[in-house]
Amino acid sequence: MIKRDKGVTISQVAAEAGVARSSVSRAFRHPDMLLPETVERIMKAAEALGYVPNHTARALSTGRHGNIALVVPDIANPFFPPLIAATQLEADRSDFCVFLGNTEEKPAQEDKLLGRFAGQVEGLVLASPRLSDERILAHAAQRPLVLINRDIKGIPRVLIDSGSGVRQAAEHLAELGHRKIVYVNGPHTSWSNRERRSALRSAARKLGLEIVALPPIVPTYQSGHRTVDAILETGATAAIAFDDITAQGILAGLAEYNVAVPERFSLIGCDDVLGAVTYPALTSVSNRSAEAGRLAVTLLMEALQSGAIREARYVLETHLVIRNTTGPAPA
Amino acid sequence: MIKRDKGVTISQVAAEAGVARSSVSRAFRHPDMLLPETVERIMKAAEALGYVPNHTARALSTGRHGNIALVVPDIANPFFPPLIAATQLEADRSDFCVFLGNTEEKPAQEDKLLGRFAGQVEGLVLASPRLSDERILAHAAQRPLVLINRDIKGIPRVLIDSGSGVRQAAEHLAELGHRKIVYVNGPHTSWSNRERRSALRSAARKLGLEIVALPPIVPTYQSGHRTVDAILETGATAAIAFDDITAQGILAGLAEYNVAVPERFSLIGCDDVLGAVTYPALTSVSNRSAEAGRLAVTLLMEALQSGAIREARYVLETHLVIRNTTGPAPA
DNA sequence: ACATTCCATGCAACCGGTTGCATGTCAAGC
DNA sequence: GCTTGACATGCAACCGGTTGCATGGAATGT
Repeated sequence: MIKRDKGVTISQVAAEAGVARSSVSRAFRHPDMLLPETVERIMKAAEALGYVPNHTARALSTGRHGNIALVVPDIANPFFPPLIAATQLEADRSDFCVFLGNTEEKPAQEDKLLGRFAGQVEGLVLASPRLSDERILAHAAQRPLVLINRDIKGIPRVLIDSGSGVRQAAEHLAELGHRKIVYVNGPHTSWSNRERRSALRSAARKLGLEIVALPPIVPTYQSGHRTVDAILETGATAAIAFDDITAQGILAGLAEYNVAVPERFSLIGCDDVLGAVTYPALTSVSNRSAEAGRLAVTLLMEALQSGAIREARYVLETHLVIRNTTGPAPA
Repeated sequence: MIKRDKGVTISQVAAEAGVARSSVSRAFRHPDMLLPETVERIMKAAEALGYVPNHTARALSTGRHGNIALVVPDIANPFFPPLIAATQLEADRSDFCVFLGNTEEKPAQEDKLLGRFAGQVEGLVLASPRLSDERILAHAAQRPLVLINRDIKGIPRVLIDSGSGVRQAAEHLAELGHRKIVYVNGPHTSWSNRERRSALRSAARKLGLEIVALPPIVPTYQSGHRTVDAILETGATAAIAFDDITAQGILAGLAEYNVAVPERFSLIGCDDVLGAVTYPALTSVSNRSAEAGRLAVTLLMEALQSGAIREARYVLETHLVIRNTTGPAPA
């Protein structure tokens, strides 16, 4: 059986070192206020007793917890892990801990988690939130909040502009001779989805392409797989999917119908999270999720430093990565 | 510019409701101690002021933070996201928040994060830790800790027994006529790796197979890719890789050498995280990471409830999932 | 030698809740 | 009608730090 140590407090260190509690506190927080020899004596006592400052107590009296929360809709979506890792690494540089919230694409869960985190974080990063503007603004009123892939005025935000990549995708398909293209919508509350769809629509207008948009879906392999019937019914020769995971499901579905890719049908994903691992390797729009995570934390830290929320809107451009799921339109 | 509300405190609610601070506290924590009408009056006042109990203050006086930390070596490794999601979901059922730590496979980072979390969590879950037994025991002495895929006596642990699946893999290869098999080691501090290697060794002995083990590597696509030369030099006809990510890198490397899989070489991964997305679809040993995460949290919550650490060692069996990267040994 | 300034340290209040114990009230019991 | 007990509520200490202000001794100035 393992015995648990109970915490050593500042008072015990003070007694051991023969000073007041405040001096111990200062030895750790503002050593320059004390004589070097006093600091040393206190440190030695602290060391001997194995003293570690109590984070909670400090947070209570200073109001600074040294924590932030990161909320994502779906950890299992490979778009997010690099973003999470980057967020964490950046937070770590400022000695912050990161709470992670996974909302399973559910706005209610998102709201609930935000409430739970509220009391113990200094700031929040919301990645691809599915929550309403109204609720997000309400949370932003409580404490600093930075958005990723959601464009709400007044709230600092980092936007991965998949529009630029999607435009390139449309041009690429047009050059290959495709005339009718399906867009497989993602979640209707997703900013990225709206962005992709409208970029596609406007590019299509310029290029003289016809776009057929399919109803919104939750972006999963299964959902993608299920849309294949609808895609083929349209008679289009190419599709752009909301993301790579959906595209992967579509690819599998097409294979089951023996629709050769790219000979009979071209397919493009978004987020480029699968690298070259599908077969055929998926043509996709690049993502910059790690950069977005890093930048979001930087903005948040700035806000915490300055105490003021600076209106900011950073846009990260993307591009098309051409692989093997796109080819000339069938004759 | 957004204005930040400052918190409403228990004292303000007390004043508003015309009661003592303690009554407000009780109205929230032990409503049965108060007259129903008093509770109602307090609740109404709280509601009106928008009072939310301060998590930090509560944690300070009760010593219960309602937080746990989950530490993983690499979020980007698809083995972990399902585990993380399950952990979180299970923690959520007990109204706990989850800190996430990503250690990038570095023991030092792991140690540092554990220290940072220490003050503000009630318990820890360490998934596939790369830290020394000694350090882990030291952390376990501070507060409840549950291990996943690490077998240290005295600490509750959940082990995914890839041994059972690896044995099946060896049998499968033996049946296909392979006689010499490469094992591509993962991190040498990984319990799973030792488990897989020794399961393979003992199965090989029984089946009369020859095993060649390659030096330990950090399990990434790139590392796998780099081992291909060494694999081919052995003259083996099949390989079992520490995990699917490594296997995926190997698969790519083999393709570059025009080594046909499975015609000229058979390959098996572990953790089954890629589903059928590689080409050819990877034969792999199943994983039960989500179950492991869920179970670990359950154990942790039990420990927190009872206040005692129950020695426990749960083993989850695995099996071989046969797909298309394994075939008869070349003549 | 005395007034002034400076600075290291201590004192005590405070952060926002929680909880053991004291108090006061009211109803039941004798 | 007075004691007893139950019970609702208040008081105040406490959790473990932080920090503005007070204090006192040494260094500086005249």
